[in-house]
Amino acid sequence: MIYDVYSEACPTRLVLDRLADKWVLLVLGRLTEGPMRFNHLRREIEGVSQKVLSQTLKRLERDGLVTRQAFPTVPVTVEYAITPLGRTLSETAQALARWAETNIEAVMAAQAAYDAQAGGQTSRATT
Amino acid sequence: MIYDVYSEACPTRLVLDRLADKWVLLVLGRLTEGPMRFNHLRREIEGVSQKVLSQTLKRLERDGLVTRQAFPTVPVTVEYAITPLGRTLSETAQALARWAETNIEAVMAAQAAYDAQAGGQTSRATT
DNA sequence: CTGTATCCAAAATGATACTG
DNA sequence: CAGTATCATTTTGGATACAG
Repeated sequence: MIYDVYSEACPTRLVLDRLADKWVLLVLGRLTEGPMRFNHLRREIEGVSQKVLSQTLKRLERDGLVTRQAFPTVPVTVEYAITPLGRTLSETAQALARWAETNIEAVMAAQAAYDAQAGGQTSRATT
Repeated sequence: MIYDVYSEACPTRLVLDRLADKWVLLVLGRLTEGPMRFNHLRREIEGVSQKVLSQTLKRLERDGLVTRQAFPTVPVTVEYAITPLGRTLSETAQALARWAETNIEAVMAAQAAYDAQAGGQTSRATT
C-alpha cells in the first residue's frame, strides 16, 4: 500500500518528522562506518548534548534503525549499530548531506544577495 | 572546498538544519509540479499553519531555492516557484519521501515490537 | 561509562486580529 | 489574497545532579 505524504493523517509523515531531526542524519551517517559507543558518538558529533543524543538513539532504536547492545562490563559498555533498514535510509540521507556540502556556497551566496537587497529595502524613498 | 558536516561550526550544518524542517520537503515537492499560489500551497499541504508556511517560504526564498513573484492584481496574487537549485535539492529530498513511503510499514512494525517488549519490561520480578 | 530525572531558559507554534 | 504582528501556550533544549 502507498500512502500520501501530503495528507495530514498519513503515517509516513511520522517518518518524515523523524528524519526532520537535526541529529538523525548525522548519527546514522556515523554508524554506517561501524558500531560505536555512546560517548564516542557524542564526541564525534559536535554539538549534541547527552540528553538529546540519548533521546535520538532511543527513537532510532524504536524505529528499528539502530540496535543497542549492552555489555556487562564495569562500567557498562554500550554499542550502537545501524540495522540493514537503517542503512538503506542512511544511504538516501547521505545524499542530502552531499547536496548540502556541494551546494552550500550557492546557498550562502543566495542568502547574501537576499540580505543585501532586503537591507536597502527599508523605504528610504526619494529623499 | 569541502566542509565537514560533523563539525559544529560547519556552514553545511545550516543547510542540514534547514532541511530538517518538517515542511521544506513537502513544499519543495509540491513546487516541482509547477508554480503555486500561497493559499493553494497551504491547502495542498495539510497541517501547515499560515504563519509557518509563510516563514518556510521566506527562508526558502532567501536560500535561493524558490522564487516569489507578486502580480499587481486586486487582490494581490503571489506565485511561488522552485528554482533550478531548489529542484536539484528536491530530487534528492524526494528520495527521502519515497524511502518513507516504502519503509513505513517496516518502521511501524519495529515500533510495535519495541513497544510490546518495553511494556512487559517493567520488572514484575519472579514472584 | 551510560544513562535518567529535574529544573529552567529559549525557541517553535497556534490562534487571533489586522493591513495592503 | 497574502501576509504581518502579537500573545499565550506548548515544545524543546541545555545544565546539573545523580544512579546502575
